[in-house]
Amino acid sequence: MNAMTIGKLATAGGVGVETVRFYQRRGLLAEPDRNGGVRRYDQTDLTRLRFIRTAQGAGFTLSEIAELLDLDVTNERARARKLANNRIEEIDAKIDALKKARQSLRRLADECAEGSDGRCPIIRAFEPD
Amino acid sequence: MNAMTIGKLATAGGVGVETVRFYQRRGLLAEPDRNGGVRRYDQTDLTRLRFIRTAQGAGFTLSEIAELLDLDVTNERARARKLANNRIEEIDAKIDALKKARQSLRRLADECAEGSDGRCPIIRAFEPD
DNA sequence: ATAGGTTCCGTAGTATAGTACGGAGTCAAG
DNA sequence: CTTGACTCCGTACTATACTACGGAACCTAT
Repeated sequence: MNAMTIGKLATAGGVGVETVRFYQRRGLLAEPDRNGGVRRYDQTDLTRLRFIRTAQGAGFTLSEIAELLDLDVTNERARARKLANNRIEEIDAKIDALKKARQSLRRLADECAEGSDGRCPIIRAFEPD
Repeated sequence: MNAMTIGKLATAGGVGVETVRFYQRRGLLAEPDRNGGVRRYDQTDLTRLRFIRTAQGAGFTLSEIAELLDLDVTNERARARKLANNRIEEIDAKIDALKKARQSLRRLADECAEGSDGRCPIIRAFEPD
């Protein structure tokens, strides 16, 4: 699966071509030489692209991802650990918040059941008990 | 705690004054009459503001929140239930993704332990095993 | 009653993360 | 060796959610 064009890379990474180019402008992805013709990308680029998406899913901003990529190259453990641990804390908080939100939504869906005859107080469903 | 000014309301809601005004422009919060003087806000406004923030935490956009608030008034259960259930699914997916991300970060933090002498492969820490 | 902090209001700017466009160049199948 | 799809590049535009600014009006504590 070597030597993809930008379109293949984008598809394989689940993004659009313009997004790949945007990441290149941001310095997140390299721009291989176009030896006379069109740029070709390989597995390494795809791995990197997928990393970017996964890290985004973990809540990192593109700037932070740029830093992570840099740390990866320079092998700066202390900083990397710090970023990771910071984010773990934030992720735990976020998971907690989402669980609470889920509760509220469950309550909303249950109490607003079709056929129930009282009010359907959406705002109240989000109030802490 | 009745009859707050916009500043008190904002503080109580954990946002800035400008944010309150922004929500008013978006139609998410009412703008009480300023009877000659300055607008005064009460507990209802605060509850609503807090609802907005909580719903945001649940992943709703301001537009969706506007819709929820509208549904709350018009008591449209079916639609409200649908929104709630949609979001519950998304929340479950998100929680799952965050747990996976947490795993990766844990791995990153562990493998990049100070004193370890190998590489500190940040990208690899995010690769699916 | 006056000084200093708020509020009011419209308009404008910011950050993040893309998404779109258009014309020229390049590639690959028939 | 043509034709249609894809790539290149710079620039511009979009959406979301704020955040800032400035001058006039208002409110409150001394």
